Amino acid sequence: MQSKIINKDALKALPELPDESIDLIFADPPYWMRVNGVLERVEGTSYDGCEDSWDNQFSTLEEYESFTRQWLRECKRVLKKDGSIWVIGSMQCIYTIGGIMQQLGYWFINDVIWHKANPTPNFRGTRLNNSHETLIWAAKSDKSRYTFNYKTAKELNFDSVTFEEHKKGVRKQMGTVWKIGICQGKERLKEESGQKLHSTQKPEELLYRIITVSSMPGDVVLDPFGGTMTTAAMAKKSGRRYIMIEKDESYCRYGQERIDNITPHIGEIEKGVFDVPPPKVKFADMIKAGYFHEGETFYLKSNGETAVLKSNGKLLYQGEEIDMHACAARAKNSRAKRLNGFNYWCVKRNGNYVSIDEIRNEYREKECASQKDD
Amino acid sequence: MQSKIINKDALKALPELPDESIDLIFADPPYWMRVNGVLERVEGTSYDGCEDSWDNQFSTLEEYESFTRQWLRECKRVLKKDGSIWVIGSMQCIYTIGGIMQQLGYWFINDVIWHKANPTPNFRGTRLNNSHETLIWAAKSDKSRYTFNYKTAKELNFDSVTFEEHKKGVRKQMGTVWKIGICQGKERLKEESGQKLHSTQKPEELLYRIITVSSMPGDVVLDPFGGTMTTAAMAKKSGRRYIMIEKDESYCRYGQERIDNITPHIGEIEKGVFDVPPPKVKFADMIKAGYFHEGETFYLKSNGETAVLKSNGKLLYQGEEIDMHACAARAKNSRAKRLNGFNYWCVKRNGNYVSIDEIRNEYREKECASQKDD
DNA sequence: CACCCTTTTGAATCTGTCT
DNA sequence: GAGACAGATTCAAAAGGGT
Repeated sequence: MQSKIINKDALKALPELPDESIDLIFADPPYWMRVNGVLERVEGTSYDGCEDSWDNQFSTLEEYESFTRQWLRECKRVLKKDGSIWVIGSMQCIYTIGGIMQQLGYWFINDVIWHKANPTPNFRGTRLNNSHETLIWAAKSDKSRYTFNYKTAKELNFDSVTFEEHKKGVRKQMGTVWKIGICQGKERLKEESGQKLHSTQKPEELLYRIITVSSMPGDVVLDPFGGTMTTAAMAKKSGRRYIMIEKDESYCRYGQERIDNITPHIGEIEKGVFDVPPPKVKFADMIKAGYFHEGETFYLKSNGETAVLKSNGKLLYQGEEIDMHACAARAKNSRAKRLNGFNYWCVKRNGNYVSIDEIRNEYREKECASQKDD
Repeated sequence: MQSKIINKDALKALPELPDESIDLIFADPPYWMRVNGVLERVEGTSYDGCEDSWDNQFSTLEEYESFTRQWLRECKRVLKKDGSIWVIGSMQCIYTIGGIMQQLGYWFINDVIWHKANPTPNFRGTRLNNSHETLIWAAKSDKSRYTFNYKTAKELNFDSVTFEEHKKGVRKQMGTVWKIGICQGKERLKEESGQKLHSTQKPEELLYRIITVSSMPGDVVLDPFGGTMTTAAMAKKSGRRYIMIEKDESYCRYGQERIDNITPHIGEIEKGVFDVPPPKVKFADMIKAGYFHEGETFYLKSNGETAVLKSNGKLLYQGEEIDMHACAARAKNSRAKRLNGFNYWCVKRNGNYVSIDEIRNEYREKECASQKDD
């Protein structure tokens, strides 16, 4: 499918998309803020938060629920079976949305908190300063094998790893609370008048994370409420395709210009190389190819226990023939039934202990070159 | 109403409580996690999260929705018209709960993120490390004048203010993302065997914040799913009354002992003194009492503009008799129609400029002593 | 008592592929 | 679809023990 902007209402455009054609959806639906009139700052300047007719088009909760159910049902239809969807919302709408998603059979992977580094203060002091928005990340069903670039996410995680630690090679699991600043400055699209074009433009960093963590290059990303086209901009930048739906003609115009100015940069993060699994290797094949010899001794790194290799790839340990992984667990006296043997066993080469994982890497480089290029 | 523990099922006990009798509810319902089998750590130990049969009592989403609707409807009934409710949940349940709350007419004040300082990691790398839970804070209706101790919250806010800054007097609005560690160590209740008593005991700090920020001393706090009685413990500690519902007899027993060991500490935070408004003062009364004199000159702090006091409390400025607050705005050339005149006007006393706000404070101390003790 | 090292543990929708 | 089996996967805090 070709990347494109569709200048139509979401409920008109979605039904025209084919079944199971989309890898990833990002949706930033109308929030239904229920604010009327103008909120005034104490100093007298009015606060231009979100007074779009966009957000106030619903007069009852039932209407909003019905609208939500319609677009979410269409999104489920167009999603590939292993595809996933992100929906962003605030307190006013995300619970209604999430409840309906579960009723429709979406399978939640995570909910993610966008913790705003620089939230708008609460001028009235009538409640807690609203400093986050919520994203729901869901698969099409509980059977989905959704894309999650676990190690890429670790590379991108600066929420629980400082820059200094990251430089030194520290990597930790990415969590569900993301601290990201709101969209402002040069990133924020302005009209000729200097007025901001869109009242809730999302930060590029947010979309960049979402796209690189939950899709692969070439994937098709759909955004049914395109707005300023942040999703398309980040999709193009990271080598994904995009389908953007947006009913406002002027958003489409400004957005197209924005996209045209993007130069793709497809590096390691964008390719997801950290998550491309190395070719699988059968232990028996490595023995056949002469990388290990029947009868040679295997040494356990940590405690010096030894075992003897059999021709079928199993190990002889204390008189028993055991699978290498189970044997590692046994010899290490672990409570686990199995450990990854490649992480524990060594052999002797030229008088030095060498990890069998290193030997597997050699084997991969020499024997699996063709597979790697697939 | 007397503080008490009711050893019954929530759906049995709630209907027996009188209408509009509760100031604050904290509810920690079953999350219905839908966990299957045993999750093992690499070392072979099994992760003991929540295998509670209580959590697994539902077989369909409809059943869970029905249960949720029932207890939430009862909670709304027993809540006073200006009362509010907190509900905690995770991704598996909070959207269902929130959606139903809106259908029942609850009015959302905030949703709050409990950002766990030390979350359970994801052992398998299958998704983002789940590092938060969500709380919904809602009023009984959009007409409610719920309790929110705004300044007390500022005192308690260490999420966006460091301890050093706080010591220097820096106070910032409390936000909706709260970083609090999970309950572990000595705080965690254990059985005689040393086993944890309850699989999901909540940290005291979380309940302490909730209670001090959204209730006042003497208020009645209800917890329909009492568990280890953390809510009661923090309610007693901060001088609130409590009604705890818990069907498990052993939780009630251990919980009662826990509560008995609590000594109330009712200091400034617990009393909410930062939020108790000072007695209202009529400007005309201060003139009558001789704190200001007809015809004396009022000076604007910032730019030296002057006005003259009339006996009715208004100011003569550029030939016009204007209300003191509007006059401050006019004299300061502000875009606002009114400013708080007490923050801007000065008079001369013994040759020095003195803020009229200071004089109001003197007046309060001397003339409103009796009111203050109310 | 301070410091260091080891062990334990926490509301979790926690594997993929081939036979 | 069930079962076998190969192989990949964790972080912070508190307690406890040793020096």
